[in-house]
Amino acid sequence: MPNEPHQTQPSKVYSPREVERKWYARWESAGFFHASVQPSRNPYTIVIPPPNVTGVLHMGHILNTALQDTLIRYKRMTGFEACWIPGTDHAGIATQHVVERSLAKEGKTRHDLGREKFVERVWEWRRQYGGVIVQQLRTLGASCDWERERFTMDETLSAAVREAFVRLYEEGLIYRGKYIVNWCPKDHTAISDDEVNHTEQQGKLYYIRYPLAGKGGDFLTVATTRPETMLGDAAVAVHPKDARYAHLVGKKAVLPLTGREIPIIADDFVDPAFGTGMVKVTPSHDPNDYWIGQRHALPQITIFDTSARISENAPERYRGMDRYDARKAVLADLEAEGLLEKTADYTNTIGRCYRCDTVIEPYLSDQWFVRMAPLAAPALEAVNNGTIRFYPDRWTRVYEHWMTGIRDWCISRQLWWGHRIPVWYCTTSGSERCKEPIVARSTPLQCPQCGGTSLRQDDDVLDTWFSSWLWPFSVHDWPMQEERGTAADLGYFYPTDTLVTAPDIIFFWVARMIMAGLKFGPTFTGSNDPVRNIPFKDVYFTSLVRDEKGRKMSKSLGNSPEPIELIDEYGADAVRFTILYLAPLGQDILYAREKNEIGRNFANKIWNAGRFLLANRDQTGEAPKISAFNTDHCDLADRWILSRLNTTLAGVREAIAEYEISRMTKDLYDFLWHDFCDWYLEMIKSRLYGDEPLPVKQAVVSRALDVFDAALRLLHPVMPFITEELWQTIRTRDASATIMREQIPTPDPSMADRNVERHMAFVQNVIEAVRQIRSEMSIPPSREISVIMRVSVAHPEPEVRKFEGYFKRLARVTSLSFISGKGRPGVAAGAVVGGEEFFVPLTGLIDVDVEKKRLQKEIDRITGVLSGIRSKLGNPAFTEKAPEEIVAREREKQASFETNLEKLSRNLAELSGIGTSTGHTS
RNA sequence: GGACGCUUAGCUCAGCUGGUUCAGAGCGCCUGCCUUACAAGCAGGAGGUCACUGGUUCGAACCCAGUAGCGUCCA
Repeated sequence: MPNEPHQTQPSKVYSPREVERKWYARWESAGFFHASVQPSRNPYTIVIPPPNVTGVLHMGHILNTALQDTLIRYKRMTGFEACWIPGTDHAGIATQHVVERSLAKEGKTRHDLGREKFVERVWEWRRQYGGVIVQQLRTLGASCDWERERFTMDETLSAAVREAFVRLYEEGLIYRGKYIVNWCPKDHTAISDDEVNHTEQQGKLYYIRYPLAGKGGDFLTVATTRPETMLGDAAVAVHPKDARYAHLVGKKAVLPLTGREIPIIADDFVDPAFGTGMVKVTPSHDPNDYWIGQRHALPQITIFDTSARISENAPERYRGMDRYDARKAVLADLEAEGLLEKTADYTNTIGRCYRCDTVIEPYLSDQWFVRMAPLAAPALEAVNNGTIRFYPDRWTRVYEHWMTGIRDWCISRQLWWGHRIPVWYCTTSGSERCKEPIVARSTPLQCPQCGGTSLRQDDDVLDTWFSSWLWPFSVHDWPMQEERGTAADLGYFYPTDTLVTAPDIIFFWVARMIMAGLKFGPTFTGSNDPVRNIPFKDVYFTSLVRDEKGRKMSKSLGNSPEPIELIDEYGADAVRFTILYLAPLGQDILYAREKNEIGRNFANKIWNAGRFLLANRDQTGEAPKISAFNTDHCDLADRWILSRLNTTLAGVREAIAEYEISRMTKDLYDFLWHDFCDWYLEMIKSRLYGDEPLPVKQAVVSRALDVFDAALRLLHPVMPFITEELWQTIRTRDASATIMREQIPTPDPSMADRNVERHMAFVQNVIEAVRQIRSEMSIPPSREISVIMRVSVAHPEPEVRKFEGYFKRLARVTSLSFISGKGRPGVAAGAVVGGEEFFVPLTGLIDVDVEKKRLQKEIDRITGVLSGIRSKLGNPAFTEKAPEEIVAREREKQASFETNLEKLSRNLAELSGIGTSTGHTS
């Protein structure tokens, strides 16, 4: 079979695998994902939060990608030039780890290779494995503009990093200095404050005695959680107002184990209530002590090396010990000298490296920083004044809180993989004027001061986020947009419209992108207006995906389903639908793989609706189309489904505008499953399978296809594959046609019809009441029943006759007849719907006692509701204060319930007259 | 310690601006059905003091205050 086999009969069960593979390949090769500058259309742009190049798809990506793709596809189908720019992030530490691990298998370290060779090796790794995650995004159906794919280490994106660095440096917003930073002793690099995870742990508080200098036997006691750092102590501090110790200030203590004399100082920072009210001060190994040290000009004694082992600045006996061994040794020695006064339990928080979970060490070292306050001010303003909006809104306050207390950003990392800091030092001469670092966009050839050619580049690389924060415009090649010919794209697609991301990177990334947009935007927008320069207008903060026990999904717990397996088992459409259905805006979602049955079953339902329509189309044919919706030979069901479709169109539009994607999926689900399949398709069967003339049947089929067609388009953004497959199948399309480039219909008020909806409700209620009688009376479906209705002014006989076919098919009623006056048709079950009384006569079948109980139950229910209404209306406060419409509505309700009650009671009384032993179930 | 969020049926969640036969859906459970699109389905049913306490209001699942439990972020 060289060609695709002609599908004669689609299978009963939808199998997504081939359908999905087929359509994605066609879409991509046809260039349907590509967007370009279209002056006649408004752009709608999203930049993907670039996943780590080492990453594999996890549940967070599934949610995030499903959301972005839904937005992009919806916008693409509603008149926008929708552009979704994909890419990956070079992920400094993570990627370096991965490659180091692979080296380790060869028994090598990166130092064996040297920096240059190692970086080559990383690139090699990236070429080989770096495409995994973007392939996985394709599997999910992501309609990214792959022609625009970027990598944060690409040449232009690297140029962006240097440009940003140089500009900030020249403005004095980047500086280098020796400060306490968060040091990861395993990765041998500084990390920023945000990259530290704080966790509580059960620790100890040690009370240590420091002898006073000169005085035999006198000592003071300090309390600390980290006794080993005492080797680097530079002082003991007390609070200036602490009367207990005032006499000691200015004296000296002898630091045990080292014999060094250290001063006793007074500083506001000391909490007199903590421990003894005396603290040891270690400027090199504690951020607070660092600042005390600055204030009192204390020496900085660094007693750890970069692996957190005791260095040569400590007494010889401890050198080379790691920090935990050193703690034991120090404690043992203090104990031996009788200087360990006591030990108490103490809960404290420790910071861990977000990458490797190693306990971080506050460490004094030379690092590069970005001055944040000047950048933060306008970025805060843009969010506070609504130029940028957060969804859900409450994140605004979190953002505000952080931005107002923001600290400078440590951007240097002691890694090999990343953007090398564009700073060089002259090594030609040691002269004073050559000490200034040379900061340049491209590698300088000589020292601008002395002209010497011996230059050394700074060893450090930049924090990965230092490239990520430029992403919304670096993807358009800033600052090289002119030479790359992408200036028009940058002008058209920037600012982006929506950013979809997880709230845990609000500080790492979201806030910094806003700063970068406002800072660098003027260089390419030519405007100082924040509205032009912000990187995005809306930020959607996604849910956190948890397991069914509410735990965060994580690799170490192994509680996350493998997304690719999920897609394989359930289909991408089902996985997408399910997660969107489960993810309300701003709430975490509890996820378990079986939940994907929601999406799978829904896909299957739609599939079978399609099969049904297809079979009828082939059998009956279709009436020629005259407008968007065929309106020939319309009856109640037709007008109703059009009205419902219109409501759904409006609901989806509204939901998506508010980013309530979960509500959108629920609207679609309810419309397609319940309105369309359960009611509408069932109802048109009575005409399709009846004696209607062919043109009527053809009009019915044609209209049903119109509605289905519209519903498929509306559903396409959520379930792209199955909707394309069905859309292509239900009607003949051009070879180049695709649902993803079709338009979603706009809501049309002329389609809405309250009257029709009311009539339909009556029909539905009658059908449900009959079904209920059937079920409660245990009348099998095979058993024929008839319905006798008491006609009234509200629903005269000819009116109700029109619905006869529906009653017959949907409630399996064989005959419908009418009575007037007060009589009743002997032994019969009865019900009242919308004030209308009807009976199901079942002489010989019905158990009168059962029916009496059934009636009584309904009477009790209505009596209850009525008494509520009556007491409401009997309350003058209500009738006086409540709005008139509400009161009128209550009166209507009262009247209608009273008639119902009256009819049911009479029915019950008459039934009792007939006696209790008449009927038996046959 | 501070900020924010959540608590509705056995489970997962809807419930918009306080008022519609307001207490809903899906799953699970019970009953009956292979009714010519679908058993991954159809029809019917049981099941909830809307966390607790108080307040505002003619009227509260919904607004306010407090309490408890859970969760997240920050210090």
